[in-house]
Amino acid sequence: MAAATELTVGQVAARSGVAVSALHFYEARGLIRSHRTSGNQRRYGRDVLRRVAIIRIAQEVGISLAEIGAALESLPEGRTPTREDWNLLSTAWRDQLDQKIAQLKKLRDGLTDCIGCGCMSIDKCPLRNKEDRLSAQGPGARRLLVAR
Amino acid sequence: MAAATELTVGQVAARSGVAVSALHFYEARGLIRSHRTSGNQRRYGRDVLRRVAIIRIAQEVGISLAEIGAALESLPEGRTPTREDWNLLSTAWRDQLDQKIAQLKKLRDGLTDCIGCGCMSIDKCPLRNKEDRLSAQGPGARRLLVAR
DNA sequence: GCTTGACCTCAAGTTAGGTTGAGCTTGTAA
DNA sequence: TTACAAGCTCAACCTAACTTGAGGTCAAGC
Repeated sequence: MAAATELTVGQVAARSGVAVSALHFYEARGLIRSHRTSGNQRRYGRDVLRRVAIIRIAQEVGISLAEIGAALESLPEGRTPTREDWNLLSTAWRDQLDQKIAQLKKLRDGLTDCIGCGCMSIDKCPLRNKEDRLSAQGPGARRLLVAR
Repeated sequence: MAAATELTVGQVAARSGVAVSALHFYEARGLIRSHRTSGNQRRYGRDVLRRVAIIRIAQEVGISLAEIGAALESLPEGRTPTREDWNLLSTAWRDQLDQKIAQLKKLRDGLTDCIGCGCMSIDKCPLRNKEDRLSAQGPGARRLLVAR
């Protein structure tokens, strides 16, 4: 192919470091878009690279694909993020990351306090009590306890 | 039942805040043990509460059940952790937690640097480059990157 | 002795984020 | 023109950590 602006799925995979199957998957989830050649093959604009990059970064931060999709959708016209948009998205995601870090720190401090105290005594341990409160929030498929 | 030392699965569930089905599950995975009544019902010693507490805490820290199981197994005689054992386990797990926190911090700092820089340019962004390195570590179901 | 609630087992379903494979079509380089 | 790499679709599989359901048993109060 010529060095046109169009990229095949294999090229996007190579340049983004994401497997072809994952790209198919993202497309099925509506996270990226492509158009097809007459032969039904996918062709991507260069902007897809930025989009994929954003997706991967957000994933690393711990954002689910569903949330990432929603965030991208919510942009005016569902456009590929401009610098401005990226500013907003990344700020929001950084804040989530901050929260997650804070949560883990709290957990670590609790753990630190408990080390050596033999405090697994059912009623007094702060870690355990946290646990109890969670379970008291009702039954049903409790999702993962840690920010994700 | 009398106020004996023995607990039914329902009682353990109530006191530990873990669903009965989860207790069955832990038992199938070898994380906890029980003996059976003549009527084939499970009965637990009180130590199971401590064991379950440890399991949940470790899970919160982001340790998988498999790893938790291995850690418990590795204790002499596969016994329920004494204060001493708990000391060791929790210290190790806290260190893992520390690492995870450090990792997230690095990610956050990268994100912070990138906010507003519009740096999603394919070749220069530090976040993106990290990405590349990760994906270069081979295929296969890459596990979640973030502390779960 | 009957009803009710707690238990039992085993199989199948769930969610997330993909991967793998089969079977078939396209595209391109020699 | 012929071969082979790349693409396509769709379904099935994978892991983790459980939950849900079906079908059947046990125990205890009235």
